[in-house]
Order: sequence, then structure tokens, then C-alpha cells
Amino acid sequence: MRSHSHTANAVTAQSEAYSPCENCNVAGMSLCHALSCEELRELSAISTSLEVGRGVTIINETDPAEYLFNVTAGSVKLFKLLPDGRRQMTGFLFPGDFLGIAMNDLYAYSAEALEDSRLCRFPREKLEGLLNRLPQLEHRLLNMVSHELVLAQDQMLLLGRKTAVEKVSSFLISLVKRAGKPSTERQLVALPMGRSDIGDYLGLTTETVSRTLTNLKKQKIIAIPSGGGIEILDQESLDELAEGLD
Amino acid sequence: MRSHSHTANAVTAQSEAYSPCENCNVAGMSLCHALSCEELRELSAISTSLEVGRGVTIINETDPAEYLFNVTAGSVKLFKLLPDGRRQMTGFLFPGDFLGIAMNDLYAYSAEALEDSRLCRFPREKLEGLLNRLPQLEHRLLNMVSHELVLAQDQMLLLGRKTAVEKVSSFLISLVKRAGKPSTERQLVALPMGRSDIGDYLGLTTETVSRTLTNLKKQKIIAIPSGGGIEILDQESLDELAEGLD
DNA sequence: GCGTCATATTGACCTACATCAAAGACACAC
DNA sequence: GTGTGTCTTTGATGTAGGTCAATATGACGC
Repeated sequence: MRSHSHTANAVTAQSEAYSPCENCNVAGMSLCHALSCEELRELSAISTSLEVGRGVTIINETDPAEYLFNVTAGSVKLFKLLPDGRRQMTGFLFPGDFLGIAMNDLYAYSAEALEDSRLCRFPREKLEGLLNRLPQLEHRLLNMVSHELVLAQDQMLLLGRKTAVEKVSSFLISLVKRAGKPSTERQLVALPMGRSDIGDYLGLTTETVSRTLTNLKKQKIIAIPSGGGIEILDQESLDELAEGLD
Repeated sequence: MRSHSHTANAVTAQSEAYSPCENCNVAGMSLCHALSCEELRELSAISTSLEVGRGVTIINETDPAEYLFNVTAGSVKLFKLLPDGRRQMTGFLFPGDFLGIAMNDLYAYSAEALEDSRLCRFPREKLEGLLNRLPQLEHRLLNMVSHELVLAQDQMLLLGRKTAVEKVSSFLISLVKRAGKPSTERQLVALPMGRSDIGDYLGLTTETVSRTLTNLKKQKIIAIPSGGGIEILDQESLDELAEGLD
């Protein structure tokens, strides 16, 4: 399971009986959060649990949007492409996040697993039927999409107006926040994505990401342990760098 | 009513009796679209119509998010600022669009009228109460926010990966689309915003926007009539430039 | 151990766009 | 008409980050 672009056919589906929503271990942010037992059971009935290996394509931009997904384990990257191959990441997803937003019934982006991951899959049509009967669910979804939109606007500010250091610092900080920080100094944050994924997320090249990280390392603001991931040594300086305060 | 930053106090409020939703002339995309008469009346009961002059600040980033708004006439710009004053436009709004998305009950961006405009204002608390009773309304809102999110992702691709010509071309095309094109050749599109607003929307400087426009003019792809606005002379070339196909 | 492959880092050079600066082009007041 | 303020255009020059190219590092298989 090493190569770069399998199709969604390669996913492994399990029936909902095997892995029902009741046993779902996703913390607080998932689609199913804040539903009653009865509602959970209804949602469970239309969902399927999927395992996807690292590098597997989950959805393809401009394919018909048949499903919505909820990440339950692992991580996923979302991206859009220009005809000549230039790529823009639109997000990295972790357990609890959803994907499958569409435009005219076509997916608005492609999605690929960053590592071996598990997803919960909902047929769009059936889910929309459920939405009409479970206002709690629709409410939840509205909150999640609104939250996404706010993050997207932050990202526009980053892409349009921040410098390379500011971009990389902001990115590291957002990862720390996502990880639900125990707020100790010397925070270690996992980086399941490669430098070029980060570059395509920040509107930079691989090389610039690399150079910027080694600069931060030289300033003792971060450390780059050989096991992968990044250690935040000086959160305060990083916060200032991210907003251009220096 | 000429200067640059009045506060929201300067807006003129009218009671809902004066300008109720029933008389609202906004086409098809507004919040209130697709509601029954009964529902419209409920919505009308909590809404207030506002007139704001050009340059007036409607909401301020990080202020408590007390209201949601729906643009019914004119146009509005949304933006975020960095501490040192760098600005990123997150959107231009026209009749039918809404604003007031929040994060932790604080507005996620500032909004200012581009020209004399009219808005429909809803107290957030009351609107959320309504949402629980009017699933149609919540459904509508979910669709609008999802649509916004898709556009935001397109904008990320633009900001992170497109060149200046591609950005400006994409921008002009999106304006044509928004205007609901009668699809004649020689399309005239209004530009209520200045060059520097456009620059801050596209992640460019005023000068680069200006230079790029005069280049397009020299290539006979657009014309810049002295009355303001821009005339699209060669839509096809513009489409190709926008996607980097040349 | 060694070889292979993928990804990351570092260096030398280049360019698209920013910055700085100066001149037009309007609009409005008087 | 003339003056004033704002916005746009054009030109000259600078630079952050891109591009091209050469190592370096690490993971895995044998």
C-alpha cells in the first residue's frame, strides 16, 4: 500500500453491523455528536464504515457527489488542481471532520488518505432524507459547515497576505490547536503530511517550507526530531511570528 | 457621507412595518427564499430594514455577533486585517447574500458598504429560535453556507496558486457570473469597488491590478469605459487566461 | 551490513510581483 | 473657470520566494 494514486475502489467496506455508530470512538466534533440514541440508530442504519490505506483516493473533484464522509481515524488531505497540475490543498482532516461538500452535485475537491484511515460513509440522498426528519442533525451540520467557512476565511488571509514565515508559523499553531493541546511547553505535534503537501496548503514550494522550518529551528523556536513531527519549543515567539508582530 | 470609516451607529433603521419581507424584491438567492407565507411572516417579525451609506462600517471583526444580515440592495465588502494593517478581502456581497458568520459569538470579519445599500437585519438569538421551528429556513441557510464554502475553496486555489493575470481574469469572470449574464458578447460589468479593494481580494497590490487590466485592454480582451465598470470583449480568451490555458 | 527509492535539505540563480515615486484623471466645491 | 482630494495609471528599482540542481537523510528490503 505504498504507491500514490489508487482509486476509491481500493477501499475496504464493512457493513454497519460490524462497526455501528454506537461504538464510534470519535470525540466531540463529529457529525453524529449531540444526537439522541434513537437518532444515532437512524444514522447508523444508513452509514458504512470504510478502511482506506495511505495514498488511497477517497473522492475525486468533479465526480458525482454520491456520498458524504466523516473521518473516524487517521487523516485525509483535500485539494483542488489547475489544468496544468498546480495544486492547492484546501484542508487537512482529522477524526471528527467531515468531507463531501458539493457544488451542482459534483464534489468540489479531491480527497486522499494521508495515512491508513477509517471513514464513516453516508449516501447523500439518504442523509438528506434524514436531515428532514432530524433537525438536530441538520443543526449540527450547519454548525460544522459554518466553522469550516470561518477557517477557510482565515486561510484566505494567510494565502493572500502573509509571508512565508508567517504562513509556516500559523500552520504549526493550527496543528497544535487541533491536537487539543495539553498546553505543556515543549509540545510535540505530528505531521502526517509531507513538505510538499504543506507547501501546497500554504501557497509555497517544498523548498521554501523546508528553508523556513530550518530557520525556525536555528532560532530555537522549534525542533525537528528525526522520528518525524515537530516540537514547539517557544510557542510565544511562534504566535508572534504568525501574526507578523516583530 | 464621503469619509472612510463611520461606525455602525450611522446606519438608519426602519421598523419592519415600513419595509416588510413580503415586499422584498430580492431575486432568488436570499435567506428568505423558499419560505411559505406563514414562515415569511414569522421572519418578517424579527427583521429590521437598514439603509447604509457608502463607506459605512456594518460589522467589525471580533465584535460580539449580535446580528445576521441579508443584503437587499447595493453591495458590501468583507475583510480581515492583520495587526500591521495588511488586509484580505474575503468577499464582495450583492443583493441576496448574507453576512454575519461568527466564531465563538464574535464576528469573523468586518463589513463595509461599497455604495449606498440596504440590508435586512436579524437578531442572532431570535433567528436561532426560529431555526428550531422552521426547518425549511435552516435547510436554506445550510445550502447558502455550503455554497459560500465552495466559493471560499475556489478562492484558496486562486490566492495560493494563480498568477496575477489568472487572478484578475478569474475575478472578472466571477463578476460576470454573479451578474446573471444575458450572455451577449460585449458584456458590461459594474465595479463598485476600487482597484485597491480588488487587490486586497486577489492578494495583489493596486498597481499590479491596474497594470494587469491595462494589459488585458491592450490585448483587446476587455475595454475600460470612462464611466467606470469593465466591458468584456473576448470572454473566451478570458476563460482560458483564468485557468492558465495558454 | 548494502542498495534502492522517496523525501528533505541546501545552494546558486532568476523572475513575478512589490515598493517607491511621480504624473494623470476625475469629481466636487466654490 | 480654479483648487483640492482621491483614485488610477505608469515608470524605475528592489526583493521574497520560485526554479533548477546537487546532495543528504531515512525507511525498507535483502
